[in-house]
Amino acid sequence: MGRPPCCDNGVGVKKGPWTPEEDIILVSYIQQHGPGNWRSVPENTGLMRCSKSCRLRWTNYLRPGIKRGNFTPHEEGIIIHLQALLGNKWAAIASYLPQRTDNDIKNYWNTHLKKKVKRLQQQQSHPDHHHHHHSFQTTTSSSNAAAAVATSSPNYYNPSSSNSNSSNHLHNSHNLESMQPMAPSNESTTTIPKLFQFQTWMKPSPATSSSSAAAAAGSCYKQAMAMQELQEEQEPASAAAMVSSSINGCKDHMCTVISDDKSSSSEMMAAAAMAGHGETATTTFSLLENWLLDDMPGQAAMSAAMDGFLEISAGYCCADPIMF
DNA sequence: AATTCACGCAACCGCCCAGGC
DNA sequence: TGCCTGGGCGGTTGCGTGAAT
Repeated sequence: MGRPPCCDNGVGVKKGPWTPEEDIILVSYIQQHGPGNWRSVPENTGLMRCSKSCRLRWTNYLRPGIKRGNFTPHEEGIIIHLQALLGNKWAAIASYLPQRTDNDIKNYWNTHLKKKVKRLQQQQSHPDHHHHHHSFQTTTSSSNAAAAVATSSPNYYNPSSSNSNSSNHLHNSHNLESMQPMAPSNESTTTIPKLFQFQTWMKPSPATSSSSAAAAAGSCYKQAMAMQELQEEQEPASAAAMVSSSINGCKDHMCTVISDDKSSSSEMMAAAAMAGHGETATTTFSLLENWLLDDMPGQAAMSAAMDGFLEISAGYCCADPIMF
């Protein structure tokens, strides 16, 4: 007999989709207190949500640095391969894709990749009936094949190793040794609390275009400030690696708001100016501008960091035609 | 134009585990 | 040592949306 759900004892506990107002309350609270001690969140914020719901909303949606949108072929390759190696250990797989949540990966697997792999398996079992497509799918083998390689090659996968976050750890004598879970890294753990000091990460309300633009601009201004501070304090490369996920998330967020709301850049700037501290707004605007134009100092390093990671995975995935 | 169907995704549920007492 | 609690994870559900009929 399992424990009763944490929400059963709550009278009037709200369920269902979160409203922008609830998001703001939650983000504001976490901004002040940091994530953790979820039990106290509904008590202290007045949110009519159970602690689990708050934690899930944060980790799966509100947390900074979450990349939304389509998965790249590289990401697909990573997921397919890690799923073959680790099974449905979505949290472990997500640790290799720090911009994606385990929930996202799980959903993407269930809705896309599972079918894709199944098709490939069918093609493999009936090779005469299908052409050989030149795409990601063609360079990927079935999960069974990947797993077979994984388990037959001691250099490839060492099941005896482990880390604190994941029960499994990948090892590769060539390039996979640099492909380690990123979530528990020192960098991310030191960065995230720092970002919390600055970020107001608000999901824009579709109903209020100008206010959502202002909210987005304000939150991204604060992110830019955090990024600036990090770049001043640390080596650019590590700072870039630290905030890259946050940057991309914010950038996506901004682009979404801009495209959705059709706000002018001046409106965004004005909103950001109101949200931030005036004396540094100009500096940060240029950061923001450059960033939106993909020309920010450090952005290249950030992109390179992520690309490097993906290239590792790509090389890892594509170098051997049997694999990907 | 109305209805049905399929799909994607956010959120919930139930279980497990670790830490505190 | 055993119980309790909070946090985490994987599986599943249900709703919204767009495509198809």
